[in-house]
Amino acid sequence: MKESYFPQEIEKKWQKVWEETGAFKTTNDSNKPKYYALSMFPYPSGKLHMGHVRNYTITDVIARFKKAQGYNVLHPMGWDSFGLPAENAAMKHGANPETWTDENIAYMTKQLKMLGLSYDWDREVTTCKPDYYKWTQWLFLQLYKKGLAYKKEAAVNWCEECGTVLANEQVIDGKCWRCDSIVEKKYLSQWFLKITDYADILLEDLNKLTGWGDNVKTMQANWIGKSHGAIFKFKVKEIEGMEVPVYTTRPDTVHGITYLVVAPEYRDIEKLTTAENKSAVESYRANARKMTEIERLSTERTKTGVPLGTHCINPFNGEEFPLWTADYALVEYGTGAVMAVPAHDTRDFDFAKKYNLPIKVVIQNPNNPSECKEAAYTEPGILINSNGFNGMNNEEAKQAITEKAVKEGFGEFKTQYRLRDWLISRQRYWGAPIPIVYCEKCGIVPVDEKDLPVLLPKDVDFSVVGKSPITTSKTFIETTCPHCGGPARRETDTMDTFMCSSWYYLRYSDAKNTTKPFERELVNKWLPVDQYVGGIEHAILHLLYSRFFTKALRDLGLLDFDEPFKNLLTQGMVLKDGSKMSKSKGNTVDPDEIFENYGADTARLFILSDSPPARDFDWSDAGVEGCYKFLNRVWRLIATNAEDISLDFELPEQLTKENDDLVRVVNIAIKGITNDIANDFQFNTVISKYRELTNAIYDWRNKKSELKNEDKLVLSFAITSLIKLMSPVAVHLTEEAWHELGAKTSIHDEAWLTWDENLAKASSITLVVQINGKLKDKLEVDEGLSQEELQKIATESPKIKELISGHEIVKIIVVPKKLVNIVIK
RNA sequence: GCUCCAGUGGCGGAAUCGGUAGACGCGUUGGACUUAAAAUCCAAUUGGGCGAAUAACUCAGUGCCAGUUCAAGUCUGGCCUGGAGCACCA
Repeated sequence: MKESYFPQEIEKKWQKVWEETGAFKTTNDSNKPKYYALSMFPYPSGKLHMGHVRNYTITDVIARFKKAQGYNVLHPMGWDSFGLPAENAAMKHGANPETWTDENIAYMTKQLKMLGLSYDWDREVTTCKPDYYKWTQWLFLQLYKKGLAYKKEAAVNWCEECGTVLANEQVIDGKCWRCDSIVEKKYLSQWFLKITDYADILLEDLNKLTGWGDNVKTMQANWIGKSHGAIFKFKVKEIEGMEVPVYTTRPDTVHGITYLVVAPEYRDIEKLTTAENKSAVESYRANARKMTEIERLSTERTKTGVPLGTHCINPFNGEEFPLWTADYALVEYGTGAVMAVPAHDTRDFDFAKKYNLPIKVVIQNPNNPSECKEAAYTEPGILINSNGFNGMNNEEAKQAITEKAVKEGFGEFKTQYRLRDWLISRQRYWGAPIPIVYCEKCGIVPVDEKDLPVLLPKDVDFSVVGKSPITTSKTFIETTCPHCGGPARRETDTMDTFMCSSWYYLRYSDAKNTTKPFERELVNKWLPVDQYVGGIEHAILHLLYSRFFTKALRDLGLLDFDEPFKNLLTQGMVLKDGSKMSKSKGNTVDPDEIFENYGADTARLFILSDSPPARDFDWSDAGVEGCYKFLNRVWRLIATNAEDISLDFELPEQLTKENDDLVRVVNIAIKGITNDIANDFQFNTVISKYRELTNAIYDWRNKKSELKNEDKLVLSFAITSLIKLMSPVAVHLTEEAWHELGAKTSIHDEAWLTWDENLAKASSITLVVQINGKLKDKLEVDEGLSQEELQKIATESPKIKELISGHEIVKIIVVPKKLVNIVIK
């Protein structure tokens, strides 16, 4: 065996062997239990970055570990390959998005193979290929038939830079998630998916996801934003038969209404405006339209508004109050109108102060029972000035007051969600075309399923500005109506790429199917995903959409489970010098360079070594160097002892009983490493245990000048165990070493190791002796001693004897096998 | 403002149940080997006190302040700081 470790040679060699022998292919028929390990698939942006390396290494180690434990493992990979960067690159370089994407996929595939990832490439999925997007379109049609896909005119988020609309989830702080430019509101007719139909169950089922972190679940719960309240309808005094409904979570404060606000975009606002107020209201609305979302939503800005001139009547007490419009009311939420109770709502209070509107207290503030001058009182309390409800606790009053409104016909209980429907139209080329045609006679007509896929046209001009390149195609737009056969026009919008990524994990179960998106039996066999690994940035977007898709497809009868991802690991970011690696900061590290200089095994080991997977990981060149040295050290250990190691050894019984320390150390390592992986995949401590074991073997070996036969057996046991334990991480090194030692089969086909509980602990116990809870002495004692014996040993230790002499012993606590605490005065 | 997460040496981090705080590594310092360097190996490395130094001893110490307990990094209450998410959502 060579004395030196040459990762570049070894790695290429084994990657080739694994590929040729189909080492990582998964079969559907196996009587082993299934395990589905999945990384979030990448966008083929050009090259892998360290975030990818971290993500895929984590999942790969999990997949290999589970395979060794006897599971039939599905570990696939694919490409989230539709999207704007391809189109932008095409426009910039005059190339074609497809060519650009294919080249990137080819390069990144090569990189993934260099990392030694155990994918079953036969199940590769590429969302921009017709054999995939045919089924994305097919699923859209099923959703459409079920009434879950619909078109409507609405105020939508428009990114001028990207030239397309965006879903709410893709607007971050009023800016586009992709290009960071300011998002505007536009009124457009667009396609939506009715995710709001599932709002309640998406929230409810978060409870089932015990394998998800609370952070992700709370983010989703906040995003869905469920609140309980009531709708009240107020008659307009000046207009016969007209009512303004409001949504409130504080029906208990209804007697304290002193005005009412409608959003500037409120649909009946013109009717509600008197002739005198018309011009003021018009200019206020025009101004609101001009403002960006960011300006409008800024909480620092003082509230503004103008009166409409009309009034409403409060049916609870007959009081009249004026109608205003103000942009702190949002047209998309609730009814677009707010009942204002300045005494008990901070925003209403600010507004009332500014415009001198009355403030009427209806919930008693214990510190200031009848006035409200400084700030709104928003805490619970007892009702006053509320007719028949005076003296009632406000929580009860919510119920009682709404019940009264229901009974008298001017109100109802209402549950409201913050979640809006998912806007899926995009005015871009590089996406799956929405399979819809518009016919003058028949209107909106879905494409016939047998005519799928609706292929992306090739005859497009990517240099056009201000419209989607797809609209330049001469062959695409004009078509015939599937219904009447007459002339019709194709939908030119494509689907949000998140549509494609909302079901890819299902397709892996049956990636080659040409007659349906997946066979029901296979999808039910493999799903749900047992372990999903990816970035926290998808906490809402992709993970919420996928949960919705799964539930919708279950309701369509395509599958029989209701949550797609049983366990979720959100890996932390890869940092360099304390900030996220990014091209703009210039602190990126190119994986290719690491592969070339140190090899993939070093990269894999290092990316797992320093931080637990969920936490951020700080990249350091010294750390890489350290891992490379460690692998060299492991290699030398094996190489220098190769002649004394046999693979088909058997430990004689007396060795397993007679306390050979190294045998114990190995058992401790097997137990510790197995438990660390089982316990939230703590790979950082797994790796520290590799080092401890390696150090222990070196120490043991250095103490022996000559090896007896028995010693050789122990050494063989220790080294082969080390090789197997390290095999999920250092995949190439361990395979090479295994074969160098004479193996004919792969280390990766060997079963995971088990340990002997009796040997997985030290031969003696360190008894800790404390006085008043402070460590005073340590004693080596036998394991089996009774509490009385331990107490005797502790109190008779010379050190302790001296310390307690002259003191009164109050109490002695003995923890078996661990410690004795003597309490003295 | 609301919600969630985190805070431990010079640094990354470790510590099933409340029971030896600082595993393992990085860095640093010293040494061995070498003509020299690289590589490798060995040793020290929380802070303070006493010490020429070593050893021994001793006090303090897991963001802060209280509490529970024989015993708190770990449990409870109240803060502080940092990060993330949401946010005029009525």
